[in-house]
Amino acid sequence: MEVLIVEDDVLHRSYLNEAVRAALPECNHVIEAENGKIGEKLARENRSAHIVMDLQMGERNGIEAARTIWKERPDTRILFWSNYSDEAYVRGVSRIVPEGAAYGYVLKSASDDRLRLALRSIFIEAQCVIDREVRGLQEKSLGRVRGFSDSEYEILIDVALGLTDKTIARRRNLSLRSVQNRLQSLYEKLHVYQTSGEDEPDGRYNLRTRAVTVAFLRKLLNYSALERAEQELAQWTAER
Amino acid sequence: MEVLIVEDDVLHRSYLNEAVRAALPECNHVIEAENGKIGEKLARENRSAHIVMDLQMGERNGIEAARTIWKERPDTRILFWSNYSDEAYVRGVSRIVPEGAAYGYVLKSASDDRLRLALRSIFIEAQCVIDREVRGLQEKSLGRVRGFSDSEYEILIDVALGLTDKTIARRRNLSLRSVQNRLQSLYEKLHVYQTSGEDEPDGRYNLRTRAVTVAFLRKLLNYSALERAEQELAQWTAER
DNA sequence: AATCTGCTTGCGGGTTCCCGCAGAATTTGT
DNA sequence: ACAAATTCTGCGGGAACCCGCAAGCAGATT
Repeated sequence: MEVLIVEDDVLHRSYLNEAVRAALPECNHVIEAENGKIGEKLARENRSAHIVMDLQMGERNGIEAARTIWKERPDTRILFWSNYSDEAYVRGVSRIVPEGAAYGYVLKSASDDRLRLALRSIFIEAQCVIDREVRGLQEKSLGRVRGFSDSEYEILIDVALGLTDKTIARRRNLSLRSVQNRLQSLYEKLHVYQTSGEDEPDGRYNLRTRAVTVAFLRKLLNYSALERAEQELAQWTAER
Repeated sequence: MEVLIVEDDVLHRSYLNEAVRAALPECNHVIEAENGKIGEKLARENRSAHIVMDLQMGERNGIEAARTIWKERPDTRILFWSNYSDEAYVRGVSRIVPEGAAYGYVLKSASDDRLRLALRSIFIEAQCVIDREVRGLQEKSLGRVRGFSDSEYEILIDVALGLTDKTIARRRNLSLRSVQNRLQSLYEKLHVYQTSGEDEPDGRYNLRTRAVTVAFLRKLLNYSALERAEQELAQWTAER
């Protein structure tokens, strides 16, 4: 059995290496990659079936890398090991996981034991392991408990990219007014109307930009999500 | 001599602890804090004169913490130790460093030797040490080599916060038109006009929102900068 | 079948944004 | 100190935004 580690921080990488060896005596090879790009390459060359992957790396982030790896071999088992549980990450991951694939999402702040258990569950038992905190987010965002529907999220991204209402309508095949409707419900859910309703009811905010910022502060969006969206946009632009 | 370490990642913290002890034999006490809030508290209690500080922590980020610490004792020597050299961070730091204070900015990717040298230079010799990469950014952003002036940066932040032109004008004591002028130069510098000038010259972008996104992708803005700005805004709102 | 709920679309208007133009105010250079 | 360069400001208009109102069209509920 062989495990591939994709992680850009030196200390975390060697810590992971040790943790993997300790948790999986049946593992005789551990390979390391220092960013997503190299990770993809090594995974392809070694037909890796077991991967521990950091999100948020310089050269190419974990979600991108995981997507191409899963596209080539959907039964690859991947454990995401991340510092944060931003909704943007959680959404990003659950967007790309293939049907029936075994994967996990563990925070770096988890104990050695939690990490060990996750490694064994995923790589040996083919079970999914999602950290409690992350789990909460996942249900909230997908199960729609005061969360955002997929279509709203789509619009949010387009707005964040800086597209015009008209352009969004073209891209998503909607009428202008529908886009604006979705926008309104976004504004409501993000509580963008007046700050804390005190004295002046003036239009202090540019709703559109404000919505993006609030989404950012609430971690509905983050850098890597934007990066990804930007690339998809470029691709769409090229096609038409 | 005593050194305070403020860093939220366990591995990095213990690595730093070791590095400090190795580089500074004259140091007999090493204290650790796991976030900016605790860091401030410990610094106050122990009247720490030597601090190694991470940027980007959960509870309160390094810039915030450093600011309040420097406000209380401006001669404190602080070494910032960060993963990234975002312009937003560099700007944030050089905004708050007091006259004549000794400080440093070293990337986590630097070698053990670089870190050791920086520790000795700052804590013993009271010299400033700025990593090459960071240095480049600093000059570019402050010395205005194709960079942004402070006033433009100010406007950029206000726009990113989602303020209206009118509100920005009030806040910065400018006329409406002046704000819009600054905005125009921002748009130019961020190359927000049409994507790659091909066929359709249509208004694909909402300039305002697009500018914010581009600034984000270029790391002129980042989460902690926004967070900070949001708090300043709240304060300004409270005052009037 | 009838009602309800939710999503979509068109119309119309008030507001804000984006920006060219041109004169006033300020800074800079020599 | 005088001119040049830059920045600030008001005016005006076209475009994009935000959104209430109302009509169409699913699918689910009774």
